[in-house]
Amino acid sequence: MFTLAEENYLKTIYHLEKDRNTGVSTNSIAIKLNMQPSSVTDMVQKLALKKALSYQKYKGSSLTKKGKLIAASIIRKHRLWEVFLVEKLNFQWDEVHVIAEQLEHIKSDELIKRLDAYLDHPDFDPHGDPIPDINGIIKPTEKKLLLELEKNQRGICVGVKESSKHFLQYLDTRNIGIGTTIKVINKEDFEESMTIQVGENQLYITNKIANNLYINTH
Amino acid sequence: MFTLAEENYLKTIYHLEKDRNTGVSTNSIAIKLNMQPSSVTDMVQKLALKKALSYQKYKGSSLTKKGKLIAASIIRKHRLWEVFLVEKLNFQWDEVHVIAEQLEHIKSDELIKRLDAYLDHPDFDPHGDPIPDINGIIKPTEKKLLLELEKNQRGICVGVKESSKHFLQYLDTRNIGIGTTIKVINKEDFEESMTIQVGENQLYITNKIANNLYINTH
DNA sequence: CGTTAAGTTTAGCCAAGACTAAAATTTAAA
DNA sequence: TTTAAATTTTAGTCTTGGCTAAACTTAACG
Repeated sequence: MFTLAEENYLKTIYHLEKDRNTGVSTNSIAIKLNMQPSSVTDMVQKLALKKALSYQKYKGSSLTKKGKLIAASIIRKHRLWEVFLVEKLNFQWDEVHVIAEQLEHIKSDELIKRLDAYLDHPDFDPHGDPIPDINGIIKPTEKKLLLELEKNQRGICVGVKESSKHFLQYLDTRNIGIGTTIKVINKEDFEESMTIQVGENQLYITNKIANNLYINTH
Repeated sequence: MFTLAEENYLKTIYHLEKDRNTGVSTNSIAIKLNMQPSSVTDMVQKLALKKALSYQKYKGSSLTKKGKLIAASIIRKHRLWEVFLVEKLNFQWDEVHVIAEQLEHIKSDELIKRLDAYLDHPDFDPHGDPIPDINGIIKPTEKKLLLELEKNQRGICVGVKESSKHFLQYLDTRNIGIGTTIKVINKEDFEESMTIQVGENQLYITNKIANNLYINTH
């Protein structure tokens, strides 16, 4: 069994490992968790003993199959609870993350099984992130960054890369959400900003925004 | 702010204080929490410093207004989650306690506010126990033990005194639940056992059962 | 290719919350 | 009312999961 602290480490390492495909550095974990590197060293050594990750001094950490499964199950729980909070309790999508960070540690397989069924087996959370299945498998989805679309291409917003409260609220005020159809009207290649069509309105967005919206062009 | 361990102490002391109206003994807390008395002494001294209870060496502990409010809010959360688990996720009433013991510590006033509304502001949990309101107030209800009913009296089952898994499962197999109408057919005053009518069937029950069922005779 | 900077680990410390063993107090019994 | 038993507290220890400071590796630059 894993403690709350251990679960948080595993989840963090899982997310870090997804991007870079090398071992995850002690420092990067420390930064994500807002902790001192020395604390991280202690914990990854402990997790290595528990066979949740492999670790070599000065070489970073990498989750084992076991560690990945645990991390994926926590992420599964997190995202299912987020769906519950938004769909059933009518929270806004920018309010649910903090609460889900607590709920994800509730231990009951039966609870999650029933919650999943109650929510009708959702595939994505309210931010468009995929929900791992019970075996930790995430269905691969074809999605591009809005940035990558060409002039006159259109697609449906299926997710956000960064889900900070500020960014989500920015999107809300512009009426952009999961499922919104977006069309590229014009692209300034130099600075990578663009003008897009959202519903009736045309909207100028910076490269920072375009770089954080996932679009499915099918 | 109170830690998980502190919250569990406050909840336990609240329940103990409800019955006996003297200060709660260190030993009784230790027994309820399955801990050593010395651990309890440490903690109640800490809780006294935090003004959640008043404590005098060798004299036991008694919750302050502040302590009572916190305890009641945890019990409120516990019971609301139990309603959720039974009503929405279709758990049996004997399966929900352990899960609710975890959920009761999730910290978010907004979450509980919305959960309460989502469940349509229930007054009782699935075992018939009253749900404290947001100010920690529990509506007084008139209910008797089945044991206290006379021959030919009838009433509605509104709760159970003890809610062990075994007892709840016993009731399930006899089709007795919250809302069930029960009529006393015969009473053996000597041993305090009785024959009762439940739906179509007559049923012989021991004094142990009759002493653990709450009935509203109106 | 050596020196310095950045990253990492070790060693030692701390608080929370549990424990055991022993001392102190209260209660109950003789 | 004195003594024995039960309860409670104190003192000291342990584990978890943090921390700082110092030592050690690795990487990177001139």
